[in-house]
Amino acid sequence: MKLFKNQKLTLYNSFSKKKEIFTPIHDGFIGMYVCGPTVYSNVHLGNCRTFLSFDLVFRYLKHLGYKVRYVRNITDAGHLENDADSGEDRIAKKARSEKIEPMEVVQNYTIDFHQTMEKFNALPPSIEPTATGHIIEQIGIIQEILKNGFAYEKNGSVYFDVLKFNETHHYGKLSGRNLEDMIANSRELEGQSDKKNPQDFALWKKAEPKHIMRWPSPWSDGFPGWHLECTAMSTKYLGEHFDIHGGGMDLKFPHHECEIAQSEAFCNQNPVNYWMHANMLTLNGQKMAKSTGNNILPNELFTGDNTILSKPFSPTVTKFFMYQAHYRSILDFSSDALEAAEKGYNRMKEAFKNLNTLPTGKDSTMDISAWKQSCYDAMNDDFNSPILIAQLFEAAKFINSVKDGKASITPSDLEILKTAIHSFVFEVLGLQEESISDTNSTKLSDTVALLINLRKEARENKDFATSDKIRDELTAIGIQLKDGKDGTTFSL
RNA sequence: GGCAUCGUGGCCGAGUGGCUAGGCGCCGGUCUGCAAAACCGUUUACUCCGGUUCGAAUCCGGACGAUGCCUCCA
Repeated sequence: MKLFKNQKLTLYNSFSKKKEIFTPIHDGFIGMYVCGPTVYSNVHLGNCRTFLSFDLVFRYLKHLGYKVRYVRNITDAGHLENDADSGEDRIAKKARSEKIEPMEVVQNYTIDFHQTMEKFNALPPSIEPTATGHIIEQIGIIQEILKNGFAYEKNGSVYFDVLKFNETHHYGKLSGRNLEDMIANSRELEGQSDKKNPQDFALWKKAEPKHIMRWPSPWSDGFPGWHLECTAMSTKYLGEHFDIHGGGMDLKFPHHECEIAQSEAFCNQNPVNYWMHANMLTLNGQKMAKSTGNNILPNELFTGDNTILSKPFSPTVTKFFMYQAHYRSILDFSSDALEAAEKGYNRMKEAFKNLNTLPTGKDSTMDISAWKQSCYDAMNDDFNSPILIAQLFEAAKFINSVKDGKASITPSDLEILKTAIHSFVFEVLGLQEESISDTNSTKLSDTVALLINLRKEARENKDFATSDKIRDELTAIGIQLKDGKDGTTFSL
């Protein structure tokens, strides 16, 4: 029996602006497309939040027993820095400044992206297609859109005719924009654009002579428009109509709006049943962005090599911090918030370690089945990870009480509890225990163990001057001793 | 200017028309040679002004403020 038969998942559809009961097109199967990164520089923490939000979605859907095909693209074709007709593409710019091939830029940052997501213990998508690998498919779609009369060719470029499209379809239905308002508000100083209207967007751009990334097409040597690759790749791997399309909030307009228009112009089919948008991670109250420099890279966070935070933070703690906020809320990043998350996470982790040695009794003083269902209720309610984590803290408190003999649990309930915690912590949240056991850390812990023993002897001899000296000087180095009932442990 | 989202206690951050979020911090307790750690307990709230309602922080209207999008962006 698949879990999804019993668990009623609802999710917020940005298209209808409502929470809806989730029903897949094909029972038991889910097609999900998420817009991936443009690989012209290191992925920053804000980018990571979006992918971690959808990793949670992917993991929970799988946990429920669905067979999920998760497609996330890599944008590796150079797109222009602005909407002007001439200009430089980001990847070519980077290639020139670093004196390498554009494809080396792409390779570099694709690898960086993969390594970073792996550190966060994010699952790889089922298919990770690249824009440059699907030029033929993109050209095919342009031809269809031209044939259907929703695009026009001008000087070797092809543009989507938004006004024409809007006569028979609705452009702006995802973002709530109204074309008349957009036209009224676009008082741009018209240059020498090939576009009929400022709202039109490129399906194919003719490459200027200096443009390095270029492909032949019926119209010119050029490159595809940015919005087109997602239409081409989602259609190819998920079909003309699929279940979930996700991406960052900032892609809602124009990117996702244009995707809908392209699909409808191409096959007269609304492509997506459920649109999901993950909200921004901010720093100093502003959106993290590569261009403004208001961002932090994952590695700067893990190593502590940055001016923003007081200390390094592990990928797991960072992820836990992110999941303590709902994916649709803006989350502000700060040292204080991260430290609070770290302390909470460690406390929870310590409590769960006691699961294996927990004494059992004749009855349970907590309703474990109800608790377990409340975890599902949290996730079923639009992937509400903050509530799930709150429930996990309730379990942690209960476990500590059982350990102290102030509460009890039956053997069968303990099994349910263990399994549920394992499922939610490792499978669903994907919080992985980092095991650093290289030889140096072994030597370090042996050395500290030696000092702990010396201190213990001093204490037994009531030589508190010596014992306190050991403790205080270790503290000064950054090693904290923790005296417990069963001896002394330490933490860095 | 247009579109959208949001405004919760010392901080972070959920949620609901009447009933506990949770985490961190503070404070108190247990433990300790003392402390720290750990564990237990506890405290402060819903931007402002109207309206609907028996009752609203939660619904509606307005004001103020914040953020995102309207150009590449997760």
